[in-house]
Order: sequence, then structure tokens, then C-alpha cells
Amino acid sequence: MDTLSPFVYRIKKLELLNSEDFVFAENLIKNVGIRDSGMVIIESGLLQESIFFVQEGWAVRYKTLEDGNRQIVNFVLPGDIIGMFSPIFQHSEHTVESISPMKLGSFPASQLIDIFRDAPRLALALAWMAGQDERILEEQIVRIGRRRSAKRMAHLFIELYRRLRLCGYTREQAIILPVNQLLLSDALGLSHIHTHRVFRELENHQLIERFPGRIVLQNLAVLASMADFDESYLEPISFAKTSFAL
Amino acid sequence: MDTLSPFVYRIKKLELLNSEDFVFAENLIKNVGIRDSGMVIIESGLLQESIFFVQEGWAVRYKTLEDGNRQIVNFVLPGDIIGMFSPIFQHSEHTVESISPMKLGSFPASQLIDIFRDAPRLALALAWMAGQDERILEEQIVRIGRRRSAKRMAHLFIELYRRLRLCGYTREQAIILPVNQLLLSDALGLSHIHTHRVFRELENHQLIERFPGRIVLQNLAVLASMADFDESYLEPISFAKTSFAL
DNA sequence: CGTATATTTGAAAGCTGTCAACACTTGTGG
DNA sequence: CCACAAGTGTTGACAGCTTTCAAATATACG
Repeated sequence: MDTLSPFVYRIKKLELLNSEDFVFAENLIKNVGIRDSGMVIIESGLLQESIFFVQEGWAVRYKTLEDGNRQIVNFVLPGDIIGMFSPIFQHSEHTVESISPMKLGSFPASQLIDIFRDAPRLALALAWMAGQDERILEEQIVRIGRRRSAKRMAHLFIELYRRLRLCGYTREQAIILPVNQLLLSDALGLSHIHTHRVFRELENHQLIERFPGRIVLQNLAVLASMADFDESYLEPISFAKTSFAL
Repeated sequence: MDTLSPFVYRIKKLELLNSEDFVFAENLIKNVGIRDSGMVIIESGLLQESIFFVQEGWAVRYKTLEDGNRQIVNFVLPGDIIGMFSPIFQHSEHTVESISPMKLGSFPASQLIDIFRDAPRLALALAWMAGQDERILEEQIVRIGRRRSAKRMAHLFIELYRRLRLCGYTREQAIILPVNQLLLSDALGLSHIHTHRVFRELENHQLIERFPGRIVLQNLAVLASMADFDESYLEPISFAKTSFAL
């Protein structure tokens, strides 16, 4: 038997889908493709033809400003969906680019409609995932708007760690992020120089360690406590069973 | 005949729903209630029992930090939905509070399921609205992460103006926002003192005018140009008709 | 009229960005 | 294999933006 895809792993927790839905879901993502690091998966301004499921690897979702600056809006991790509701928009508003080699399941955007018509429970599960994504964006707003740089960085690190856990990563120590300082600064809304300063500070406290192109989180406990991390915005244990049958 | 509710006004543009769907939609929001300014509509940490449609009035959606600070994540305007996918979560992650008197349509959260099962086109329309909301959050991230205070404020003003237009507001000049400086600072991720300085600056340039508890935008053209506002993230003219029948 | 909530000011401290170089790594082509 | 280019990481100094502190003034509300 093969291991569960991270997507199925996540929606399983919902306890909403029956075996028929799971077959439907598994079939959706049968079409798997590989991407190198640094590839554009969807591009701002363009119509999106596919919906992707991240099986392995990392990407970033960002917007580019008129002055050439960019802001990373969210990281895209295994178990995430890329462009879920894109078929109902004429163009994408952000770019998604791989930052590590990736394995992506995909299905044609037009098929989203079939899901809504033929598999309402699965459609609801997708809405659930979109809702989680929105919660993560909200927390990103709070992080950038109301936290100072060191705390901001620590908070992001812990979020990424916790999100990895959601789809089955269990290692308790030494989480490796395929991220460099430039990426970090664009995610945190800081200059790359200041990012470096903060970075060095955390490193001096032995909270993180650096390797070319990656960051290792060494002391999650201290990072979490300095970040005042409240995980309630991340995926709950189970679905709110408001007593309905679908 | 009565005027269209702002919600129906918006989803009409989708050109996805048939008359049956519209009846369904209209029935959903028949139950209308009134709120004073300053009322909590949904509260962070609590289970949400209803889904609300804003017919009139403004609210803010915010998160409170451990240190008592708060960050407004988004403004809630006529035509918006509050807590759309809340039935699939055990608790709300943010608080929504009215900042003006409001008129709210609502239906029980449990009914969301009926929509997904019995009115897939309407469910898709809701997903479309959720997608728009997510785009607005993305832009808020960019605004806070990569724009300096004056530009940041101008950009928010223009966004609010454009969003009002989406549900039928047509006045070209003198848009009135039911907002004070404290609210503004929490939305922009600035201290209230600095917000005041920037505020005063825009006022000195005759771009805005202040009245107790409200702000009037007087020169939208100049505000928009200084904000480098790119409206593509706001609702498109029409649905991407990827040639499917639902 | 008194209290709480907003707004306003000035000054000082502190955080973050910008500038200008330099070092290091990696990949490419000669 | 070396040289070079491009991208990334590093430093120090400095400017500038933003926050904080403290206190005064309005304004709203009961």
C-alpha cells in the first residue's frame, strides 16, 4: 500500500467524505507532474487552466508591485491546493513559483464545475480548505501589521513548522525550510538587509542554523514562545459537525 | 419594485445563476435584522450560528493580539458576506464588529449544506465571493508589507471607494467613510499617532476632509494616482465562462 | 458637569531602510 | 581548469520613518 497523498490526509480529518468521495478525490489528482525549483506554476494576469495539488515540495505565492518590489502572500506547502477557485476568475491575481523541486497533482480547471454538481461533499471540503487558506492570510496580515521583525520571523517559522505537521510531517526537531534570506524578506515585508540582521540574531541564540539555500529550525520551543504563537487558526482536529446530513 | 439587494447585485454580474437560483438566493436573505454601530456580530473563538449578508452599513473584521493590540484584517461593506464558510469550522478566528448602523440578512449556518447539495450554481457563486474576499486580503498584505504610510493610506481609501462602487454606489465625488483615526491605524498597521500625521498630510493637500467619526474623500483622482492603484484584483466585469454547463 | 473616548503635539528613542562595498558561491563558457 | 557573471550573503554608516512617552485639548455621552 502506498502512503496517503497529503491532500487526502488533510481532508480525511474532516470526517465528512464517504468512500465514494475519496475515490472521486483520488481520481482527480491522478495526473501527476514534476517541477524543478524556480518554475512559475501560475502567473499573475493569466487565465489558469489547471488546479494543482501539491504532493511534494514548496512554492511561494506573491504579487509584484509597480516599483519591482514583491510581497510573498503565502507559502505553498504539501497538501495545499493552488488556484482552487481559479476557474471562476478570468485571471490569476498572483504568481506561484516553486522554490524546491515539486510533485504536483492536477486536473483541468473546467472540472471544478463537475465537483460542485456531482460531489457536493467534496466541494464543501474544497471550501473548507479555501477557508483555511484565508485564515492563514489573515494571520499573515496580523504578523506583518502588528509584530516586530524578530517576533515576526519567529512567528512565520513556527507557522511553517505547524503547517508541515498538518500533512503528516512528524519530525520534532530540525525542520528544514528551502528558503533563503531574500525569500524571507519578501515574505516578512522587510528589507533583505534588515532580514539578515534579525536572522543573525536568531542564529546567535542558537534558534536557527543556516545552510546555503535552506534554514534549519533548531529550537522550536524557544522560537514558539518568543513568537507568542497561537495555533488556533490552523486546521482544527475535526470538522464542526453541526448535525447535518449531506 | 424594490431595489436589488447588494448581494444579488453582485452575483448577477456572474451570469451564472438562473431565475431559480435567484429565488433561492433571495429567500436565503429574507430574514433581515438591524444592528447599531459598535455591535459584535461574530466573535473570535466562538461557534457561529448564522451567515450574514450585509445589506447596509459597515463593519470591521479584526484579530486581537496577546498584547491587546489589534489588526483589522478587512472592512466589511454592503454586498459582503460575513462568515460564509463558518459552518465548516468549529470557531471563528476573527471578530466582526459594526462601525455604523447596519442592516443584515441572515440564514442559519446549517443551511449552507443545503446550498451545496441543492443549488450547486449558488454554491459556486459563494465560492466566487470567497475568492474575491481572498484577493482583497492578498492586497491588504501587499499594502501593509510593501507600501509606506501615506501611500498605504491612500491605497486603502481607493480600495474602499472602488468596492463601494461594486455594489451600486455611483457617486463620483465626496465618498464618506464611517471611520475614525483609531480604526484607520488598526487597519493600516500603524500607530495612531503616526496615522494622525499622515492623515494631516493628506488633509493639507486637500485630498480628504474630516468630520467627527467620518472621513470624506475629496479628490479621488489624486488619491488614486498617488496610491498606484491597480484595480485588477477587484471583481471582474464578468465570470470566466470556461464553457461549461452546470 | 464629569468621565470616557478621540484627537493633537513635541520630543526623543528605536526600528528599519538605503547606500555603497565587498565576499562568497554557483554555474557557464573559454 | 580558470575567468567571469549572476545571484546571494555580509558589513558599517547613516538617513529616515515610525513608535513610544507624556501631556494637553477636544468631543461625545449619560
